[in-house]
Amino acid sequence: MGHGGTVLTTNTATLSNDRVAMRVTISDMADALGLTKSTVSRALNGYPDISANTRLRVKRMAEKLNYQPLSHAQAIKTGRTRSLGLVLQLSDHDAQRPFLAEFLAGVSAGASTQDYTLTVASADNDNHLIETFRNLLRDGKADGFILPRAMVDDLRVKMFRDANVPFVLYGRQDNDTGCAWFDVRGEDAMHDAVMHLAGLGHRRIALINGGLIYNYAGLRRRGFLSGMAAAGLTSAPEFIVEDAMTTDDGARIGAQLLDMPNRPTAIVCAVDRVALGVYRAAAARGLLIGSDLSVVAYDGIHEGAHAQPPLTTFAVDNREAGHRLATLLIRRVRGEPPEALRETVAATFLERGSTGPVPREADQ
Amino acid sequence: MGHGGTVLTTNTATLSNDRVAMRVTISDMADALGLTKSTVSRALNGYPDISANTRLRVKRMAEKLNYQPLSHAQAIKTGRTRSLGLVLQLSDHDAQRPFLAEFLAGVSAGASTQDYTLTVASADNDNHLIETFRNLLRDGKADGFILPRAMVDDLRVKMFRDANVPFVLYGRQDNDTGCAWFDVRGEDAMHDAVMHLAGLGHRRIALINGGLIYNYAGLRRRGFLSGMAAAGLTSAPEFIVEDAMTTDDGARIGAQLLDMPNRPTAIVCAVDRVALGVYRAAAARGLLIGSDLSVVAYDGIHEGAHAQPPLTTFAVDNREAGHRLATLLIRRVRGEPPEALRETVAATFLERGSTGPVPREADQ
DNA sequence: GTGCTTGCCGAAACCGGTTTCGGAACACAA
DNA sequence: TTGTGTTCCGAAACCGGTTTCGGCAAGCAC
Repeated sequence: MGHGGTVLTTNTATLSNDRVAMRVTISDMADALGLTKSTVSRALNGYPDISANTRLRVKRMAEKLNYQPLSHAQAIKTGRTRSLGLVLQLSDHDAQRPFLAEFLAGVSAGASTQDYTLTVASADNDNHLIETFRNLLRDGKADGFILPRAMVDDLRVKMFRDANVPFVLYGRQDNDTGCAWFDVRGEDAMHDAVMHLAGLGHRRIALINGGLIYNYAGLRRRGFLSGMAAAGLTSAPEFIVEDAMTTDDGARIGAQLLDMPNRPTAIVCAVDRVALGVYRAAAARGLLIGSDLSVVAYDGIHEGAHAQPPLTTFAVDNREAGHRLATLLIRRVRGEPPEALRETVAATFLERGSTGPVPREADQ
Repeated sequence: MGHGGTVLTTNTATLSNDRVAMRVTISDMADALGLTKSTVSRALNGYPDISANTRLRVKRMAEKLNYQPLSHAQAIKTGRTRSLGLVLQLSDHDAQRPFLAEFLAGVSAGASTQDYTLTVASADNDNHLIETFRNLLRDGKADGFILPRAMVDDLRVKMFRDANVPFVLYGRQDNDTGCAWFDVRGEDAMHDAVMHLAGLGHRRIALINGGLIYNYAGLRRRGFLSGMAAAGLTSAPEFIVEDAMTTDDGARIGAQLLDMPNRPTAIVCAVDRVALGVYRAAAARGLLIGSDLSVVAYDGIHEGAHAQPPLTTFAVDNREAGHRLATLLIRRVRGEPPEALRETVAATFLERGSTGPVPREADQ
């Protein structure tokens, strides 16, 4: 019998006749080929004791019947579910919020190209985080994890390194043993931001750096400093402020910087939202962004493009990042060594309206 | 043998000794109890042919050993994975972005209380959407789906209703057969918004409604109209503008309304972001929000609280919504009829700075 | 004591895969 | 011809559960 009567629903707009279109199993494959299911299985999994000829026949038939092994059926023997794990940490304030949709879309798209799926969980504190990871692992809900927002002192990395669980970071890590990652080179962006401003004649350039618990902050500070050095400028310590994450932080610190006797003519922000706070501080002081004060930031959030003036920034493609992270993690799960799984890309500079030549009166 | 040598890692901070802490299986349970695994299984699943006594023993032992059946092992027989599906539609512009983190946190939290997990996928167009749903179903990656953003003419509802796949809507549906849902009563919010404004003396009240493809738009319009009626006011047709979703839309339509010869003294926006656009239009015309022009909106986005003046709005708790949706879907998956699974809650009114008494000169 | 339920559990098949093991078929050398 | 490898596949066990089926023992009526 088998699927003699099954109507092809492949290209209709419906989901199925009854609940789920009758799946084709490995036994169906075996029957159709006149082989046993063990042979079919080994053929598909690349065992060497299968002749090239039958391997080809099997693969063709799989194509034809659109056979796809049931991941949780294989999981019961292999332990792997073809599923990637992602745990959202709510303690992240609203930091990752705007990125999330794009990022998730990228991850799930990357996963699905290799027939993996994405399992999402959330945790609101560190204890809950550990428990969540453990449950997902124990129940085989994830073969490995994507760890967004690499931190300087990252509990997750410690755990997974010890437990030998596959993972990949969004961000980097100083102690890099066992770490695979994808990251955008924020340090290069900060460097280039300074060079851009210096090219416009700015000499008094300040940095408002991001959250110090995150690994990126150190990198971006170094990038800023190397840019200053490359431009032949000295950076006053009071012109470097750390640990700003929100628009309110930006407004507060921006005010502080702009009220200095010898205020900066340009401010580099490690985070777009902070730059929008600087906008507020500038507006409150009657300073025109783009002429009285130049601002360059980093992230490429939507609001930046609609600010007045539009924010000059280094944009990050979070969709792409998610996509790369997914494929890296899959390779990691399949056994590639972490050292081979490290990628970084440059951010894209978007020159918009918030930067301009240094104002006359501030010129030297 | 068994687990004699297993170290209890339960309350240490590590994940496990080697990869995954040795799971306790149903056979371990059977051995420990002197029963067969079939008995253990039936005891846990509430079969009537197990004595109350043994059922209790089994459950106690499960508690003691922290036994939790492997979901994908049961899935191979039962077809259910204890996993909820959520497909993000990217065509939704950036509409759902700010909500997403909170929403996901709620869903996954709700799911995990019942030992369910959340599988997230994404699709960028309708064809891809159908294919994504079908793959998830075919491979048993989800037992049912949460459908965010109910639309007036909702393809997903049609498909799942026909295919008899469990689903639950975030939002409602006119043709409600087979539909379970959770929703916030936006219509009541619009009604109350009008009443609030009318109480402040406003008579010329406009509505900028949201995206017409979504089901909520009709509801909110009706709520606005019923509020106007209840306040004894008549609503001029030119004071009702539909289909605004973005801040830019708000700025454009706001300008249009404010340039009318007999402009509205208050504007109700179905969406917070649109209200922020109205802020821009008002600022460009030198109108002070909260005195020259009152604005009430809906959603409770973060930016609204930080706008100048802070936006008066009806806040939606998306985390809670996600949580409720998850539990509703689980009940649906377990067989409860959809009609019994419908919940709505009220939005919370946040009176902030964007509303005030009608200005004198506009008074009648 | 016999017969018939009823309550309760074990035995075994099953789900859809993977993996080990053994042996048939063939080639080749002695 | 026999012996010795290879090559390649089938048979069967297994993974961790669920579910059907059958039967033992106790209870009850007669």
